[in-house]
Amino acid sequence: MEYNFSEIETKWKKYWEENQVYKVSNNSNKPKYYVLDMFPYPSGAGLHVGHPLGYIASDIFTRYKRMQGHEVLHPMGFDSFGLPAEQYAIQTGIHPEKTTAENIKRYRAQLDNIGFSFDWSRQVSTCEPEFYKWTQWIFIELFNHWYDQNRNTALPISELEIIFSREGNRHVNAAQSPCPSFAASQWNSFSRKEKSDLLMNYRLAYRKEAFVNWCEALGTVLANDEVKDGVSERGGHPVERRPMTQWFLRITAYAQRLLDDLKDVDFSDSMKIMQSNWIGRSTGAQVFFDIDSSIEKLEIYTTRADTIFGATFMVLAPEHELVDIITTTDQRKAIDQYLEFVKSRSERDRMAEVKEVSGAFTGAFAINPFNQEKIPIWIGEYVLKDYGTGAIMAVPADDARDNAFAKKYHLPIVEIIDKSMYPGATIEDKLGKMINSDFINGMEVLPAIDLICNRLESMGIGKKQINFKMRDANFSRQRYWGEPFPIIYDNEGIPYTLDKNELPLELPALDDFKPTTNGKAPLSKLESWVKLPNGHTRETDTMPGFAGSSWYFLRYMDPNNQKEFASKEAITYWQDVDLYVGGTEHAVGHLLYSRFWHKFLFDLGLTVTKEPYKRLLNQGMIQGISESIYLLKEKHEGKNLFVSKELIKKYDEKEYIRIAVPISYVKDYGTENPFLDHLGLMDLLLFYKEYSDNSLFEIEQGIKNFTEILPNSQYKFYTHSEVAKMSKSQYNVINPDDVIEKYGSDCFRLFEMFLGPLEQSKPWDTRSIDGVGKFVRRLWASFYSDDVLTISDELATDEELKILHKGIKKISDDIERFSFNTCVSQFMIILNELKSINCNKREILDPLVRLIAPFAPFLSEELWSSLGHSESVHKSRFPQANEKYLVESIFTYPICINGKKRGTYDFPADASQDTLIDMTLKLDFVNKWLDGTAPKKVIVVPGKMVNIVI
RNA sequence: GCGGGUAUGGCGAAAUUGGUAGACGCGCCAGACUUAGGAUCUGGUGCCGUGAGGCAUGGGGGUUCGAGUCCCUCUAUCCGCACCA
Repeated sequence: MEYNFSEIETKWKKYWEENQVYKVSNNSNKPKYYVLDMFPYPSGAGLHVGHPLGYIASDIFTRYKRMQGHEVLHPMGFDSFGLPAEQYAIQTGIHPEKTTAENIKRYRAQLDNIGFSFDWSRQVSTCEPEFYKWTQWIFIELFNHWYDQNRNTALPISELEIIFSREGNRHVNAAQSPCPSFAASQWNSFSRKEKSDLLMNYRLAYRKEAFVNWCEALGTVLANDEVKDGVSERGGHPVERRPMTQWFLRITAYAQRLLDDLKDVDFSDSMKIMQSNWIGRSTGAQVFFDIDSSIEKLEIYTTRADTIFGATFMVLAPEHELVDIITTTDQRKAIDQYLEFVKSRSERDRMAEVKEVSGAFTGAFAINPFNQEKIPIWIGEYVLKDYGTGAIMAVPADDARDNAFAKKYHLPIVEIIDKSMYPGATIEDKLGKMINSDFINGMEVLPAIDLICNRLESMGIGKKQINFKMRDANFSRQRYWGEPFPIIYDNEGIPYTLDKNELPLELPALDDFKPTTNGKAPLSKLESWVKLPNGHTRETDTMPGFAGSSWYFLRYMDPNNQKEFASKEAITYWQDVDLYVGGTEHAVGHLLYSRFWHKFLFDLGLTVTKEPYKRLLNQGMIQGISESIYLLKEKHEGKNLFVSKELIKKYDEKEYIRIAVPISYVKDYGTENPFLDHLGLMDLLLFYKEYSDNSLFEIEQGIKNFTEILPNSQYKFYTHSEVAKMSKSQYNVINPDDVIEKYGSDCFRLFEMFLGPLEQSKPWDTRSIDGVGKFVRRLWASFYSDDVLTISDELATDEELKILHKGIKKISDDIERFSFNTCVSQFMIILNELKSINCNKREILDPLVRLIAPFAPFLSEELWSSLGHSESVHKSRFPQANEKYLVESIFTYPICINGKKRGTYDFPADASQDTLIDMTLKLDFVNKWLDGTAPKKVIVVPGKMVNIVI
């Protein structure tokens, strides 16, 4: 019987399904383990070979853990709400609900094809009401809680109201928006509306007007991390700043904990660094300056209070509230002009011109509290409204941007730190002696900062302060395809939440789901839904894509629970994710948000661990090879002229463009000299119909017309080859289904792992898949030859057992450290060794099949049943290495003289160091080298080498 | 600009704590069986040299009996952040 993988795969897929082999129990007495994949967006493009890389790795680990006796939760679901799904729907004109359902079906089929051990009875999909019911539920909880910074936990808003009614807000230390202070008596006399507005400043889900990233083309606002270089991450549309009233989540309340608890999780260093940079904690001081012409105070934030004597001017963000108040009549015109200029510039312009500074003088002066000097107050784009206090004291001597500003507007520069003692030190090093700085002259920077802060504090005009770069998360989208907010506004416009038993608030059917251009959400078009009989109105924004993904891993624990998002028992059993596998692209978005939600739920006693993920593994990207050809922009004798790769150097870069070519047309693609021959060119012309009739090709032999480039001729048209992302537009997408059809799922899985280390990015090249293909066939051939099962029941020899057990040891070690590529190599080595001694003994093959089962689930299942077992191999035990067979009786020691290898010799493995030295010195070739001189030292590294120093 | 990673044959890559560098696979070369093979099997394959031998882990330097591995430095390349006061 030939190895017929498609028959085998169909058979076992059916068996797994019927016998619920991968069903996971919540009531197991086995130790738990939770392996989670980042669930995919079911986009219309389907999966390419890069997507399953992480899934295969996690599946191997899951199967391995199960075979070691753990109850392993390994679920899969779909992140089906949000922009990508809606964009696809808009492009195709079909309702997102329909396309999403279709895409999920397709993804599911593709995933099933690869033989994963997901417990599909636990599938979640974020766009299903049964799921988003709980997303809305958590949102209501966020709305109904505030964050107490004294007790460092979220507490119910109702408790805050009691505090307010008893003592006002003066003693409340909350994570909050700026808010005037009030006494209990005032609170009690406030109207409902006033109370509601004040409480908004404390809620963890709150509404405020803010400058947001508005994307006209997408018709929605975007979170900061959905914007890259001033354009939307998806689609690359321009994004501008616009003030709008939006929902926000107060993630900043958890900033410190999100930072601190990084030390408890096993993420890569770069991942932790990325997160802490994003959180961006800095310690500094808040300082109040008097203003000469106004009773207002100027509040600034600085990390370098010591440099106050070098502050020769102040800069406010253009949007700062004080700008209007302090601007003098003389300067009014200049300021207005500048504000106009700022307004005209998009976020993109601002980002593009980081090096360029600009600003205008308000005419007002601040007073240095220590020496009463007058410091001019400017405004400038380089100071950000949202960071710190939106105002700085500028120290041109030590800050590059302040320096550029000072030079441009001819403002004085006063040196205040003598760094001559520390050559090469930068300002960040905080080294040097203070000069020109009054009472801190001669002090080192660090104590100077302390002293100034203390003085400011005792003068009552400043205090130490910690700042975070991270902003609260914008949670509103003017979009259709998302979770509706469970929020209603009453006649006074006061928002209140739906009752929890009214959830889910289902997304109403809407035919015209396209975004509007007036800043209102598509749902606003549905008046019958928006307006309630009592005159109240619903919130029409929807939640962003990261809402559902912020907590989905908890739902898998108990996905069909109607009463809670997951039962206490389920959460107590599963606790947290032991291993989370996914790409680095979610470093700061999803991972921070979900850590935040998890911590919030922890504060409410609804989760049992501080962190959701114990360990994070980032798989690399699989890139494609992209082949392209050059086309001159200008026609040659009225025809398109394509130019072979090396001849393009004759032309200027502006004269030609590059066109992607499907790699299947290219011979030797991905090598140094990929080319199109007669057939390839023919395919190409058929593919690009617009070029077919009138194209010329410039090759080494001159300009030829297509018919002149004959079959089997020497004429080669070279293409340009590079490694690029797999994408439709590059025609280099490889669909796993095609690979599986040709080579089988087991082979595909083995090959994906064999490609290289999991964390690394690597290009896909199907051609080298033959290696693992051969291995799979050879493994099959050690069971079956000419249709006959040829297994021997003879007892295995020590030599055979040694091969097996060394392999088991190596493979289990490698799985533990996620080195799956070396596992596959090891399988090949074991098989080669067994082949060379013609071993087909049951005693060896039985554990070998179990060893390979996590990697090749179908083949191993088939071979396992060939060995006469009736239960699934995936329910069997992973083999354990027997130490007895790992011990070598003889070691071949390299023998070195002064570190240079001069020969080898076999010594008994149990020889002592002294015996080894003794034996070494008696060897003929050693004596020849020693030539009568006594060695200074003999170094023996047991099991490694012997080195003689002379 | 700041932060982090990576650099090993023609290619993908091994080398767990410093201990015979290049396992395993692709490709290539030779051979066997074949009417034939893009099937299968066997052997070879880092570079220089007929040879003994020498040289090799991006470049330079250091520590060590011994460095791909540790330290310093330079270069290339990829990723992340980017007016954060």
